[in-house]
Amino acid sequence: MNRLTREVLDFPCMEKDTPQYDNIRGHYLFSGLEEEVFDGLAKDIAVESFEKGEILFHRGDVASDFYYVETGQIELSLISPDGQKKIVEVIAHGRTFAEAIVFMRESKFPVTAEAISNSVVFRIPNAAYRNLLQDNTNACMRLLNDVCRHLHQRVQEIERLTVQNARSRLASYLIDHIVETNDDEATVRLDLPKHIIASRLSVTPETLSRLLRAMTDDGILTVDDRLIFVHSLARLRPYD
Amino acid sequence: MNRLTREVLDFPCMEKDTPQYDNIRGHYLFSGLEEEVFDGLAKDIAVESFEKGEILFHRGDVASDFYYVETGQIELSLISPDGQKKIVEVIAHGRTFAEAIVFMRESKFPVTAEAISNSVVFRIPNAAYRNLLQDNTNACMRLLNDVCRHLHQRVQEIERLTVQNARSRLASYLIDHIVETNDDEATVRLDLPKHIIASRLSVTPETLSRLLRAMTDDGILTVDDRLIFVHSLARLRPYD
DNA sequence: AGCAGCGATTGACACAGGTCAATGCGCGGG
DNA sequence: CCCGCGCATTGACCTGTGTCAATCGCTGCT
Repeated sequence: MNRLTREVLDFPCMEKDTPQYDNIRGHYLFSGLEEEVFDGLAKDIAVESFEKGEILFHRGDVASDFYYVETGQIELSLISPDGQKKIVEVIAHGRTFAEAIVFMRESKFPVTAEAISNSVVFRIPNAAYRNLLQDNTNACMRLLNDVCRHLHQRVQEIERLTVQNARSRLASYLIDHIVETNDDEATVRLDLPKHIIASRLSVTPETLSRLLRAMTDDGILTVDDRLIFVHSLARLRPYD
Repeated sequence: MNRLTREVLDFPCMEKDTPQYDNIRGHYLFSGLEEEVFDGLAKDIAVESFEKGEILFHRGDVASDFYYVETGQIELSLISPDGQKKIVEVIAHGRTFAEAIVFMRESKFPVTAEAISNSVVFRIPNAAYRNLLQDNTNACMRLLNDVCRHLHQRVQEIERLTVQNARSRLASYLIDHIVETNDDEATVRLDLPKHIIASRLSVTPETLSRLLRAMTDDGILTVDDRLIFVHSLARLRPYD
């Protein structure tokens, strides 16, 4: 455990005028709030650290808080009765998650959250945030916009899972993760371990490996560890 | 086109003190509104009829309104480039749809809407509803709750598509549509044509047919046209 | 240096579910 | 009454993707 983590564990509540404070303050779910309103909320925000592999919460747990990721990466997953896991999303620095159940009656987490690298998160009590929205339509609208965007993403995910095959889903993923593009070529950086990417795409690691192999053999791309060079977007796109 | 349809086409705006007015007034997205506020909104609500097979809007169309279904059934679907269709949901009497994009920046419909039986719908302008939420946190909260529930449903759908197989999905569907249950037995009424159910479950009609056959052969259930008698919920559930 | 362990790759094989095609069946229209 | 059409069923076959198992190569620890 490094020095920073040690510190936050010793001071589990948000402090004003720290870099952390400014970070979350800049998030669009909070940036619209009056300074003193946010300060009031900050008192209730807990800072927590998780080591790689630790579980933040399980699917079905009662949801009384939502989270902001300060450092690290958190995976949100579904687990079937027979132990199969499907990673729905991976949340990295500067993003919130589970904010969508702030307003649910049935306030159970629909997914399990696990740290896939050492992480620091801020835990925001639903009730506190909800109270503060009571007389702030502006913040309400922001949250609505946020949740609707999530919903749209989930619909797109359903589309990928149903009307697209594994190859198409991989193509979409690659195109979404282009770091640099140049005419018909592009560079993609894989920011996650391959087995996690595989699960996000709802395929096995073996299948992902074979797909990349097939695309390499077809001359569409070249794989160099975590870097992928796409030689022909035109030939990749038809599967998008 | 029957007489009722004729009439609503002739009077395309909502009239107070009609059964239609009371119906939509009772919907939870509107029931919380002050009477005069709702009356103001009602002026902007258009009444429209669609014959079976008609399209209300295509995926990608600019979304300036959302809908309430007065009579009939509307299917929401995704269509892949190569023409494959996946029905995401079927909306029947008394429910709204597309209300989730009221607050989206990118206000394009993420799905295509088609009437699968002759239908009457009310079209509510997003802008009008949005204005009215400006100073009504209560209504805001209701919408938030609504959208969050949708989101949760979509997550569950993703779960079904990934960690469950076709047989499990069918079992879930049957259990969700039980009309009467008695100890270990149950009666299920299929409210939709089989090919629509198949698409909702993301299988082909052939597969659905075979699954029902297999379950019949296993003595788990009996199919009598649109009525299904489940003889052993205990043997159906393991796939749930 | 050597070993343990995890992630990635590859091959052989299995199987769920899709595709294609033929047949049956019920219903509405001429 | 019969014809045609859309929905459902059934069979034969195919294929994408999962499963199982072996191997390889890192990385980090002792």
